Amino acid sequence: MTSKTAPNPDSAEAIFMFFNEIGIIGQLSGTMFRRALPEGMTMAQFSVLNHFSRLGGERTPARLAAAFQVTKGAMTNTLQRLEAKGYVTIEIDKADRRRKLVRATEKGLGVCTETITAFAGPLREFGKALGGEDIEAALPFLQKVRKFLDEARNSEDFTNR
Amino acid sequence: MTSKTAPNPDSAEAIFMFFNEIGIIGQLSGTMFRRALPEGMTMAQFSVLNHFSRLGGERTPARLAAAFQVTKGAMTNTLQRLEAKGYVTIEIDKADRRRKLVRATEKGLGVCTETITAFAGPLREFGKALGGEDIEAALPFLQKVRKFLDEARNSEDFTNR
DNA sequence: TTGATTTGGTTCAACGTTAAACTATATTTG
DNA sequence: CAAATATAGTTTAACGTTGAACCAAATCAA
Repeated sequence: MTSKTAPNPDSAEAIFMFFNEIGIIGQLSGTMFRRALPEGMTMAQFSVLNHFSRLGGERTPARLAAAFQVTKGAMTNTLQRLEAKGYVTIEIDKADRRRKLVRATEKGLGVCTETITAFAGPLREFGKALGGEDIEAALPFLQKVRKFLDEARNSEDFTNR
Repeated sequence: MTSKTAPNPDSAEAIFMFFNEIGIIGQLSGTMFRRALPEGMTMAQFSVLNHFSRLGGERTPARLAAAFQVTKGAMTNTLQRLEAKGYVTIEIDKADRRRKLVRATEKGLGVCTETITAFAGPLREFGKALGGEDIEAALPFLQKVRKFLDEARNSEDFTNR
C-alpha cells in the first residue's frame, strides 16, 4: 500500500503523470522508430502493411481506421500514399459500391519484411536495457487501459471514424 | 517465468506490442484530453503553463524544449502562441543575449488552474475504471522506459533540441 | 416507390511536429 | 586579437492528424 487504500482522493496526480509518461514515451519511441524506417516509409504506412502481413486477407478503409484508432481522413491519406508506391491495391467492392477493398501487394509485403528487419536491432537493444520480462509484465495493464479508452470513445456517438 | 529466462529470442514481438500499445494510448488519451481543454488551449501549451505552475521561476526556451522532449522549433511555436495570448512573457536575457527568459503571467497561471479543474472529472473516471493502484504500480517502469529512451537519444550527438 | 437516414469514403483547413537551414551571440583556440 | 566553433533561437517545408463539410451508395420507413 502507498498511503490510502481505494479510490485515492488525489490519485488524479498519479493518473496525470501516468498519461504524461505514456505521451513522452510515445513521442520518443515514435521518433526512434521513424529513424530506423526505410526511406519514405512511415509508421502509419508500416502499421497497415504489418497488419496485412500478420493477418492476411483484405480490409475496408473504415475497418483499418478503426483498427488503428485514426480518423477516416487519416486513413484515406495513408492508403493513397501506399497505393501510389504500389504497396497496396484498392478496388471498389462490387457487392457494396460505397466500400473499397484494400489488399497488400507482394512488393508491399516485401518492404514490410525489410522494415521489420530494420527494427530488429533497436528492439533487441530495448529488450536488453529494459528487461523483456518487465515489458511482457506491463502489457496486460496497458491493453486494459487501451481498451477502456477505446470503449469510452465509442460510447460517444461518433460516426466520423 | 513465461517460457525462456533471460533475453528471450523473439521478445522483439512483445516489445513491439508494448510500444504499439503505448502509441495508441498516447493518441487516444491525447484526443480525450484535448476535448476537455478550454477553448484555444492546447496540450503543448498547457504542459508549459503547468510546468511553471508546479515549479515556478523562469526558463529558457531550450530548457523547456528539453524538458518536454520536443524540438526547439516546436517550442518556439508553442511559446509564441502562449505569448500572443498573454499567458507568458518572453524577454531577452541581458547576461547572455542569445538566450530568452520565459515566465508565466498571472493570467497564464489562472488558465492553467482552470484547465486542471476541467481535467479533474475525466481523471477521476480513469482512476475509477482502471484502478488508481494499478496506475501507480505501473509508473516506475514507465519512468524507467522514458529515461532509457531519453538517454539513448542524448547519446547521439544532437544539437538541434 | 419515394423520401429520409445511415454508412463509406474523400476533401480541406488548421494545427503540431520534425528536420534542416539560417541568423545572431558567446566561447574557444591559435 | 582574430578565426573557428559552439550555442540559442527562428524559420520553413513536409508530413500526419483532427474535425468538419461533403458526396455517393445503401438501407429504412411511410
